[in-house]
Amino acid sequence: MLTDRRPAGFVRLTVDLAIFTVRDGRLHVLLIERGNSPHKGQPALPGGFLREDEDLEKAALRELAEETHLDGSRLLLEQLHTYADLGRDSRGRVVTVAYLALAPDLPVPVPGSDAAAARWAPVDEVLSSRDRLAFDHFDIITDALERVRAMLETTTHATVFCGGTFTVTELRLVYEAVWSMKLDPRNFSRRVLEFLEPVEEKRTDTHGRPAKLYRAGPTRVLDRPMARRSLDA
Amino acid sequence: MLTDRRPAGFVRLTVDLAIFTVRDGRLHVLLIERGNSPHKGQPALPGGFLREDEDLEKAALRELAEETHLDGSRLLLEQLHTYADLGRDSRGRVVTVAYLALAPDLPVPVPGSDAAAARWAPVDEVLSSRDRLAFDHFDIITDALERVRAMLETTTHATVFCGGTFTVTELRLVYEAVWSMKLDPRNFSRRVLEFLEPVEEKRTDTHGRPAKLYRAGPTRVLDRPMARRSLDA
DNA sequence: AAAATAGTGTCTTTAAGACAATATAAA
DNA sequence: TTTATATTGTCTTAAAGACACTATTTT
Repeated sequence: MLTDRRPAGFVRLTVDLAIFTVRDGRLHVLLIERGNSPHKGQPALPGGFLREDEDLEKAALRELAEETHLDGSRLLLEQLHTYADLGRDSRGRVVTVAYLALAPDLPVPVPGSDAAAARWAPVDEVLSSRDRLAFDHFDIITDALERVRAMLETTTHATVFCGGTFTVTELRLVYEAVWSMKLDPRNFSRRVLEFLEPVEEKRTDTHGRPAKLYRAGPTRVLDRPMARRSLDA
Repeated sequence: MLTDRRPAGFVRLTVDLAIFTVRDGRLHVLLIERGNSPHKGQPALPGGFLREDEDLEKAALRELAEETHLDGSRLLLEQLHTYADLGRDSRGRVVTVAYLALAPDLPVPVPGSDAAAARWAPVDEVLSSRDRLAFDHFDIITDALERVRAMLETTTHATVFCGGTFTVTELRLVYEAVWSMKLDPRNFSRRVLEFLEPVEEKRTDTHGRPAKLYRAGPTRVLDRPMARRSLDA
């Protein structure tokens, strides 16, 4: 509750990050364990206060580096939503600008200064255990997931999850993980080859027939959306 | 680097509104003329500082009521983006959360407390005269327009521009105004009748054959996007 | 040769694109 | 009856859905 004499409009501003990756065919989100009060010991999204000399993107990339020791050039960062509900933070009027990031499969993060731990958590597990997240981070992850799913319909950004080069099957597994559905391999392949470029290499370390490798082409935004329709469901 | 003694993260937070309507077949945005410094006398979006006891939506609706004397129940309000670049406001660190609103054709707004004037301005004219808007409101309007155009592809929210009941032609004129293109009447009609409900009335005050009236059905989000393709272009 | 995985052919179905003719009112 | 606007019919074309078979590698 605010009882002081601050002029209207003064708030404390944080930036929180919902960083997604796909590991072992499942969508994961990066969670830290809070090292400080409030919600000490609870899982939360990485984030922190905006500094005087930073814009939002810079703050987001700084937090990202601090929490994951990852250089931001390989990932995709996008502003998600701003959360300002009264009472969302017990310390007073704290507003957060949430960012969404898509990352290729990364090394396990090393906990940073404000975090007692950091780990990749499967999104479905996180969202099926409502009670445990700090602040309104459950809502942020819910909104972020919805945004990621929509991004895969209208853009080629799913390729960011795969890193530099990848096979069509690997890309399909990304879509299947994010959308939680099985896709028809033939129809999927026909569609994504419209925006992929072949690479003169093959995936050698597999069992069966070696797969061709591709990289993302210049297209970022699709003319028409990717079909999001399950085989089974 | 912190150059004053405020704790990290303290900013002043405003809410700005990009309120759109369609009048005379053209998309308009509500602009005020600033009554106070900085940018006194320049056109700007309506908006103002967040108050202690408000969340963002409440502040947006309050600003809307103050500037237009409109009740918010008939319009659609959606958070657009948060702007926090250094130097965007000469008064210091001011961050704004921009909202987007779609409104039916309204009475001419009455200037409120902070505004010397208020008017509906054609969006194309506003965006072709870069220099004149206060703060980064040119960028906000640009982003808002892009969002409105995308909304019309994936949702039925264009009906909000038309008020309660409307003809298919009136709805088509909305799409044509927002997208700046001509659409095929037959194909457009076939598509939108999928989410409209007929009303037992007709438009009587016209010249030619009276048109059937419709209202928006329960669908808000479209399974597949509206085709956004011009006849001429 | 058996197992594992990658890659392709093609028919059907759905919905958009491109047309122009007919219907119903007021003037 | 002329003018103005609304409404509808249908053929063509583009792309998704639904199939199952062939290809290339390792073991």
